[in-house]
Amino acid sequence: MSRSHIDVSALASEACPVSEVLDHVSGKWSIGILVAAAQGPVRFTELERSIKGISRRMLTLKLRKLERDGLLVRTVHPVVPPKVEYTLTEMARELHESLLGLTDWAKRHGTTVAAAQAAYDREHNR
Amino acid sequence: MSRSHIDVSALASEACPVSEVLDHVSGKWSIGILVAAAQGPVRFTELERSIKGISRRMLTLKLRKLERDGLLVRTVHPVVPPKVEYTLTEMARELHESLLGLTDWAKRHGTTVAAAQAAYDREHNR
DNA sequence: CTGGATCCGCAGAGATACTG
DNA sequence: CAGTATCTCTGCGGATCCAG
Repeated sequence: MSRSHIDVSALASEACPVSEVLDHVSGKWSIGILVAAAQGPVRFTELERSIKGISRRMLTLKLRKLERDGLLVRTVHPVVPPKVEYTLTEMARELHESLLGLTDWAKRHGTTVAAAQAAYDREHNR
Repeated sequence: MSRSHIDVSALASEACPVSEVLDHVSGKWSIGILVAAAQGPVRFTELERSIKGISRRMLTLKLRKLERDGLLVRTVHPVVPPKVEYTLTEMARELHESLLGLTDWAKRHGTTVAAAQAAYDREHNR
């Protein structure tokens, strides 16, 4: 079949889980949380401080979402003051590996992208 | 130095291009477009049909964005009716490779994630 | 065929204050 | 320390109409 018959339907629809991965990974913060938690068990406040700019609300929401997706394990230590640690599951660690491919790409082409944007703007705006 | 001093600041802030990659890749449609265009030059209408559910507006916006980022090349053929083709740049093709890692992960763990969500919901809502 | 322009609703995300 | 509860604002994204 010729390349006119590209079938992305399986990608964009429910059939293919690709879009859903991005749903987990997408959003401003999920990736940051994943990467931060990849180093080992992390406490709530550590995350809050590490990920500059995130609000408590967003951190909580994203944490819950990742936990629900089975990417994060939430461990509550029954002590005072409260101590909660978040750890990546094995599955999430694999995801983190794949993510590394993206971060690597970003490092290699970050400046090129910026340049492309500048060029585009120069050509279209003024 | 203990792992208390995780520094994701360089990731969440402007310094690290990781967040920005996700900015390009994130959003409901960018990935789909990238994957669809990876097979070769694609026309606007082909994309519109391939990516089920996308609106014309969104397709245009995302296309512009990807073009601006230097990931897509837009070629206008001066004929009637108009014919425009979109092609991935070399840079984008590399990105597409990395994306494959993600899609692979998704295929391997898609069901597991779904199960985790179901379990989580059972335990919390019911 | 390939868009641009406009209107509008909704979810994501920030700020702030309160609690076990 | 680790959240929860509101309240609000912004921007994404859909629908529709217009145009080269």
